[in-house]
Amino acid sequence: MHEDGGVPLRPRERIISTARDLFRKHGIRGVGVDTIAEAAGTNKMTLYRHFGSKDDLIIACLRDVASEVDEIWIRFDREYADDPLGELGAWVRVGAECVLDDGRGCDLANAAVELAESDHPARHVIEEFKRDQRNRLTKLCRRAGIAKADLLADTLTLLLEGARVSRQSAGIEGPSARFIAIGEAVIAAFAGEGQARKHSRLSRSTSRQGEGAAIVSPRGGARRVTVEHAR
Amino acid sequence: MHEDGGVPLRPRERIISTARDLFRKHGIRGVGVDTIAEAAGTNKMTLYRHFGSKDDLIIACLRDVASEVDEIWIRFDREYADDPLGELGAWVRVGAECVLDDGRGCDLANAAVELAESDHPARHVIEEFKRDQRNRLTKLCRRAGIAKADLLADTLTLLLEGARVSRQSAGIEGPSARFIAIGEAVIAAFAGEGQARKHSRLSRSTSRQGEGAAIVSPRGGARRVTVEHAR
DNA sequence: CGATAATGTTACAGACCGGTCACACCCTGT
DNA sequence: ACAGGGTGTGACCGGTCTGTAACATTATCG
Repeated sequence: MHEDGGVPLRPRERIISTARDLFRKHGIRGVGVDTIAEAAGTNKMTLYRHFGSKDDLIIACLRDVASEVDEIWIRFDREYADDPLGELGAWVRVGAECVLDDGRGCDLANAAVELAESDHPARHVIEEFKRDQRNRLTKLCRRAGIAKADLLADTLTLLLEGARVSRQSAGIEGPSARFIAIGEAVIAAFAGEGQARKHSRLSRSTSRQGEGAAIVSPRGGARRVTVEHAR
Repeated sequence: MHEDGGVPLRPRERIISTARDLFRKHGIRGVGVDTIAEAAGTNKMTLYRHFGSKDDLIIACLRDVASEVDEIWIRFDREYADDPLGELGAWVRVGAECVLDDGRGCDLANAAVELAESDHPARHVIEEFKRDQRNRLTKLCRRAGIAKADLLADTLTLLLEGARVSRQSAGIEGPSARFIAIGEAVIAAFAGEGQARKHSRLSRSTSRQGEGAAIVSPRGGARRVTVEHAR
């Protein structure tokens, strides 16, 4: 710790990194500034010289998380520039990694749970982040030629958000374990429905889903499904 | 407050009820026992005579929530005894009500986020509750003749859990607003897939989904959808 | 009524919290 | 060598937290 590739980090970076770690492990309200400063190899005074208050530090941490997620998006948009359906699959897989990871969900969502006060300054960061994620995912779905792009984006968002929170309360063997299979099945269903289907390269998916996907036939290949509408 | 149908509640019940309310509003760590006692019209000493510690009170509150949910299940299982698909639809609608409500998600899930310590005594209650919910929903799906009952149950679980947590971070206009439409579409897709389909009475649904559902045709009636499997 | 249990009141302990002050230190650039 | 900015140290403030002690008061019920 306290350095990044041999280059020793300055107090500010160390504090943010340490705070993110401790907030994640023990919850924002479960760790004090003194503990953070000490764990970061510095002291409370220096912490308060960089961040005027604990709330400021919280906000800085959340922004830090958000910017890391943004970088992933930028990298993905470049790597899958001409394969939006492949990018959608990658989104599911990286989401699944987040679900596993250390089992402590999304830092931003957790912060929203913990900082219940509706006027807490950190809520701006959280809401802006979630709005941004939604827009990005919707645009990706649109680029992938999905007819109901916004509906697929919201479905995937709910599934991932649910997987990450369920992982915390229902354990690693709980419903969140099926996230990949469910996510890929939903994408396939939406991609198959519209008349669009420009690039149907989802087959590039490296998914090892031993688990049969919902609507999708477990034996592979195309298949027809009859659905009755409820009204 | 402090009474239930004219019958004045005893301190113990008042404390639990008040604590549930305040925990929900401000988070478990965001409210102290003194505040709870006073808001319940009693004092800290009486609180500690009924609950040996704050953790004990937390556990009692979570059990109280869990037992209320159980009662809903029991009522539903009776009301929809011969219409499991209808019960599934009702499950979605009551879930949507929970999403709206006050926008503070599931108390049990929130507690899991806030009480990060893996050995916290309340975690037993949370995990048992979530396991129970999963089993109940899976059994209901099976009774409804769904082929992949457990997969539908987990999908719906993730969607609801996601909707409730997303509501807190992305607001009421966020992805959670589509929960009903998505949930009903998923149920329809799963119900349509299997060869079973004993009672296809989902049409009883009172859904006013102005929003077109994913796989389901917006114009109603039966419709065919071709799905390609990804592998 | 009288005994007993449940509840209310006040004060306090001990720990921890976020945040500040004054001052010493050290490193860097000139 | 010097100056100045970033940093470390320890003490401290006022507040809040969980939890307890001792005692007064009120309900309950035979």
